[in-house]
Amino acid sequence: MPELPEVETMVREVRPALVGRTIREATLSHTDVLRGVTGRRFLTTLRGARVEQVTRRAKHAVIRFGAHRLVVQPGMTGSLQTQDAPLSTAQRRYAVLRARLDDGRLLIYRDIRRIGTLRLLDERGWRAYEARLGPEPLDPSFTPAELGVAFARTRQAVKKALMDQRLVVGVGNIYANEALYAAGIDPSRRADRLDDSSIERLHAAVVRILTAAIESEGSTIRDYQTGTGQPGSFQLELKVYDRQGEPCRQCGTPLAGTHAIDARMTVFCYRCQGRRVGEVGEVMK
DNA sequence: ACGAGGTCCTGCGAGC
DNA sequence: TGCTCGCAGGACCTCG
Repeated sequence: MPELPEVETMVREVRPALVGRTIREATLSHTDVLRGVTGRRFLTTLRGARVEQVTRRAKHAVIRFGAHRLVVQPGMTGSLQTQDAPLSTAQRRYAVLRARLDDGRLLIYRDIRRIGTLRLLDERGWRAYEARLGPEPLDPSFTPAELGVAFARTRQAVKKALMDQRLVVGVGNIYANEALYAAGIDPSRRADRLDDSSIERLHAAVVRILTAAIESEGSTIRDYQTGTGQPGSFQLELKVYDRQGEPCRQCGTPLAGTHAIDARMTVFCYRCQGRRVGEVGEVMK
């Protein structure tokens, strides 16, 4: 599931193939991924557009051309890729957006479950959209103090707060689990009640893990592919995600799994993360 | 204002 | 073996 490292990876990989290129032709297999724009207007705007910039903001890939930005939010199974060769039948099946470039290459947005979204925003729309997003965790200006201020705004469990894109962007379920484990923090603790030392550890863990995951081109659990269609490799370094019931790599205690926080799978170690039994809902093995 | 829970969408694995 | 069912979940929405 593309979080910050996965989106950063695909953006870095498609950028060289896209910048300076003009889109000659574009087609959509489904329009249910579009938000705030009709298929007709979306395709009309893309045709003839010259790509000026390809960047990442939060978990979005942002392709800028002239007055517009194509904002790609890959959701669970989306990825942005460029292709030299014609698409195989299997590739074609999930290629939601196909855009032919002026050098003959193909830009595709591939998405199996289509939880992902495509937006076409003008300058004003983009400013409004971006205003709702929190700070970038890998920006040098992102400090433990800033994280603390963000956390003070919510009474939610720290895991949910960490995934709240208004407080800090880019962290989804995988890296929230990993960062909390690395920092030794109980995921169910209220974000606004963490002490300074915990916030510092969590801040450091988020930065370190996201950076390492980018170096490994992201985590491929099931569907994620990089901008060249390859899997990432950070899944090999995950300590807790998808490991419920398996031994903690630090102390050997079987890792616990629960859906008690925000109905999403939380995996943690009772011993290393100091969880108080029964504080939040039922815990599964 | 905040939090809980439903919704989208498809593939896959568990269970019968 | 073949089917059904529930789960995976990021962001957004409605309801209480």
